[in-house]
Amino acid sequence: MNTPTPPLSISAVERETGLSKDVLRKWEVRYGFPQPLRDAFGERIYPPEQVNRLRLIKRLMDIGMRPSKIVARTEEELLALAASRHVAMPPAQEPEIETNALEMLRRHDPEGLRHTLHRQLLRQGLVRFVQDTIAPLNHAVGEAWSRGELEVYEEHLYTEVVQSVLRAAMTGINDRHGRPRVLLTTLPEEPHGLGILMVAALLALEGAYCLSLGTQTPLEEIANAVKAQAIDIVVLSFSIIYPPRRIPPALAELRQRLTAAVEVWAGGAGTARLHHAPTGTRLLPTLEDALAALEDWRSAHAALLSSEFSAAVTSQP
Amino acid sequence: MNTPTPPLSISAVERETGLSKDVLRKWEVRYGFPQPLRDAFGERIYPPEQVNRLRLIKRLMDIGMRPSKIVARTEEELLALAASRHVAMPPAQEPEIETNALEMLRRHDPEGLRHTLHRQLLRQGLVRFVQDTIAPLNHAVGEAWSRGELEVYEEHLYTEVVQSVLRAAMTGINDRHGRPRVLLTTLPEEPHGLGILMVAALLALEGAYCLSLGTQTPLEEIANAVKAQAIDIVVLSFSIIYPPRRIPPALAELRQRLTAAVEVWAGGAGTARLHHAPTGTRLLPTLEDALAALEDWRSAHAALLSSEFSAAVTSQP
DNA sequence: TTATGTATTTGTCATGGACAAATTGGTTGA
DNA sequence: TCAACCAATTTGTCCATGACAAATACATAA
Repeated sequence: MNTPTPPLSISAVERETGLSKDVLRKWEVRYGFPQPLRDAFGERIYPPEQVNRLRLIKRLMDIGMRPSKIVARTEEELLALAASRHVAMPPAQEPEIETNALEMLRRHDPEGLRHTLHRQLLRQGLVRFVQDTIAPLNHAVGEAWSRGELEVYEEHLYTEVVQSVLRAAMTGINDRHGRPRVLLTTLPEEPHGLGILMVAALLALEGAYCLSLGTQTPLEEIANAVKAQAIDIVVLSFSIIYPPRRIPPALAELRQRLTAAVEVWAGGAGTARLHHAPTGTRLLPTLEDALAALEDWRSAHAALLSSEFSAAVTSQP
Repeated sequence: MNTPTPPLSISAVERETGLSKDVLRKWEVRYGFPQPLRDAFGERIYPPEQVNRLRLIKRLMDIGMRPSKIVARTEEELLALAASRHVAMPPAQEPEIETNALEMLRRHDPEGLRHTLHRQLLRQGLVRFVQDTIAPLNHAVGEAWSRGELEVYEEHLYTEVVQSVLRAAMTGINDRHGRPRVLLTTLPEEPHGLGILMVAALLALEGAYCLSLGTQTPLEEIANAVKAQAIDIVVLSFSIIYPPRRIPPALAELRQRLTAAVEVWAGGAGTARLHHAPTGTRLLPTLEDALAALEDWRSAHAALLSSEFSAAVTSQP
């Protein structure tokens, strides 16, 4: 059916696996893998099997394994490792909706998934839907993906469906005069935008004004937007694929670029492994934390808000 | 107000400007710019002014200028160049909605923009809205951005608003039994997803089944999805920022990975500058081309579709 | 057990050279 | 005048190797 997959150049492999060229070359020397062939001009070309194995390695590294322990392993060993990570949940405990959704994804039935989710949304209401359905489902999808049970495109599909359901649900509930004014986005290396959508849904429902910039906004532009939009809180989302070591410096840098009055929150699975947030920033490993943080902000600013309000009222003729 | 922006490392500059480390180092040698300072370890650190100038240069390169002509220029010269690109349209000719929308963006009024667009959508209907409002508006926004009149984040904001309006309009019109079955996405280096959304709206309205994988799907995964979803047509979108030289090889590679029965279409502003499509692929520089291509596909497959239909009918007991 | 210090691992950066692919500009012929 | 061709130049990407800070693992003392 398909033409056999052709070998890839080093930059193609960087794109497909997310491993930088430097890393690919270093591993070759240090661990003896990958071992790309060379083309007529001496440049590395990676056969598809090696690219697959690299993908697998990347997945395992994303869940905390170290290169020295896995890069030199055979594909079988890697698969075994990936499988052993999965602690099966008793089927009775795994919510039915979750099993159903994964099943639909595997059966390539995006429309069915959309309908199921939409029905669930109507049943539960937006808050519980986000917290009790989408969040665990995200986790389950991420887990399944890291075990190699889902293709990348199936994950894309999942994202699209959830996004369309959530966006549809959110239309109209965002109050442009709501406070606080929250800016949500991700940094340039983070393409996953589901997290910000979920948080936006929760916060908007609580009366905050949520402004999403989508994904991959440069720091400087975030700072510009904060200034122009009179933002109170910036929420960044980091998925599991974001290099954890880069999160604190990135947060610190953003922190430094903003006035002290603007809060910086970081959420998403990528922040769960972090111990300390840089000073002046706040970690929100779970969605509950986001709501709690909103509470805190409100009580801290209660006096200010009401004085602002009375000022606005008294200034009216 | 803000802490003065700190100098950036080479990888931070790569992230912020989209210029690779290799390119940054080579320009330093070849053109004498940038001229980063060095930190205590001898590593390059780029002052914010140089990063800004690099952004400006990148913009000019995206519209076709060559490094040797611009990299060594002063910021003033660059700004003059950028300004001179703008051939002012007689205000009378520029549709009011366009001026309004740009104005709202500059005034940082996303909600106003959303309302205006939504009203316009109801007035025009989806097809004309996409073709006559969103498409020229996209162009105007892109132009304004390339002249430096819009910030990156303002463009993000624009994208978010248009996306939410289009997605809302599309709910329910996608028929899962429609033909052809169209897969829409972008390649890994292309983050702009508006194009596929616009095409999806048009095609779905014409009765095609549109499956969007969102942005940045690896080639291999596109091939997987095509197989699993019994796709008839793959539509890729390339914005102006995608390196034009990489489009033909990418299309050719995708073409090679799919069976001949699956068509490959490429649309978006990035394809306008291309002369020839690789054999077996089709270029759709404008939205009209997409509709025309759909017509062509339908007439080419008319016989097949009806025989398929009758087969399905007769196979029913 | 918890701290603390040392060793190792690992990603990123630097340098400088090579070259293919793309672009430019000039020349020739219809 | 235009198109097609060729040579010179430009430009991005790749290679090899070495260096080193930061992160992590490990062992030892409190």
